[in-house]
Amino acid sequence: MLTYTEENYIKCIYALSDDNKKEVFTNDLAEAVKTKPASVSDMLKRLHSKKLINYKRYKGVTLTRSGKEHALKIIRKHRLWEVFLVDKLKFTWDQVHEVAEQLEHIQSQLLIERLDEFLGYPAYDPHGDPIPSAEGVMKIKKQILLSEMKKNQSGEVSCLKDTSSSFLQYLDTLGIEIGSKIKIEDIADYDRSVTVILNKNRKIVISEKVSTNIFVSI
Amino acid sequence: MLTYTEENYIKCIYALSDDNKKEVFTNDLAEAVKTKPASVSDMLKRLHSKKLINYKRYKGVTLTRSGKEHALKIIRKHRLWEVFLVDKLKFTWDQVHEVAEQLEHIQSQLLIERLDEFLGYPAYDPHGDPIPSAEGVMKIKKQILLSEMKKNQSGEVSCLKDTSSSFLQYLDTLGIEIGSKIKIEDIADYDRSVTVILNKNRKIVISEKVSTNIFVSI
DNA sequence: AAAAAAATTCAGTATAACCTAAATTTTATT
DNA sequence: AATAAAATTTAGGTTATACTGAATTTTTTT
Repeated sequence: MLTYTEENYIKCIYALSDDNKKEVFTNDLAEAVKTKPASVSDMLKRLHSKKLINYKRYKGVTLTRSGKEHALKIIRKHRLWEVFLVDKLKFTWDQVHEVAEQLEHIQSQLLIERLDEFLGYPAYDPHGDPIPSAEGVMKIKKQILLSEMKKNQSGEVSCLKDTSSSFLQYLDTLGIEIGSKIKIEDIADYDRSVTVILNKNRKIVISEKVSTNIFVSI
Repeated sequence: MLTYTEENYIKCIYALSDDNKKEVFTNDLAEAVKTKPASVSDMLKRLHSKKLINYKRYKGVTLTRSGKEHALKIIRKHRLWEVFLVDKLKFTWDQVHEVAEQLEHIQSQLLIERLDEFLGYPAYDPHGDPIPSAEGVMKIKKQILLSEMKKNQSGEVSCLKDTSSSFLQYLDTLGIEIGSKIKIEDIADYDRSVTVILNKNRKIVISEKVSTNIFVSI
């Protein structure tokens, strides 16, 4: 059984490791869990002794099989709760994160199975991120950045790179949400801004800063 | 902001004090929070310094106004989550408690307001206990023990004194639940067992041990 | 290869929550 | 009122978590 803090570390290591493909370094982890590198070193020793991470001093860490299983369970819970908050309790994108951070630590197998069923076994959370199955498998859609799309190409907004409140709120004002249909009408050479037909009925212009933070499934 | 443990102490003090009408003593509290009296003394000093309890050494404690407000908020959250688990996720009576104990500590005003709305502003939890409003007010029904009812008297099962798993499961086999209609057909002098008409269509016999653990609203 | 910079660890401190054992206070009994 | 019993608190110590600042190790740059 992991403590609240141990779970947060495991989750952050998974997130920073890009699905456990790269080592994660102490300083980056310290920033992610909002603590000091010295505290991280303490914790890494503990996680190592619990066989959750592969750890050689100064060499960065990766998750063991057991560690990755834990990480995926936490992510599963986090994302299911986000679906619940948005679909059932009418939370907006930018309100869910803080609460889901707490709910993801509730310990109950039955609860999460029943919640999954109650929500209709969703495959993606409100940000478009895939929800791992109970066995730790995620469905991944083929997706590219909006900024990488070509003229006349179509797709559907599937996921966001930047999930800050300010970005989410700005997308709201543009009328863009997960699932929005998109077709590229034009790309300006001058500033790489993109003219887009949204849901087949509205024309909007998107700056490069925005287009590099939206993933589209094609 | 209270810690997880402080919240548990406050909740237990409220429960043991009978709506803050009696002092609560260290040994009883130690048993309730499953720790030693010495640890309770430590904690009482902390709660006193945070102005949550009225505390004079050796004299037992009561909650201050602030302490009682905290207690009612926790109880409100606990009972709303119980309604959610039973009504929406199909938990049985005996499965809800452990999970609600965790969920009651989630910190989010918005979450609990929205949950209340989503559940249709319930006044009672699945055990029949009243749910405090956001302002800390509870609706209380006139209720007596089934064992105190007279022959031919009618009522509705409203609340349980014993909430152990074994009791809840036994009630399930009898077909008794919160809201069941009850009419007393006969009371045996010999062992105080009660013959009851359940929901106007079934006749069952209830032992004294069971009848003294069921509250009925009349 | 030496020096500088970056990353990491070590040593010591703080707080929350708990423990045991001993001392103190209150309550009950003679 | 004195004594015994029960309840409670104090004293002193432990463990988990996470902090700061100093020392060490690794990496990068010259």
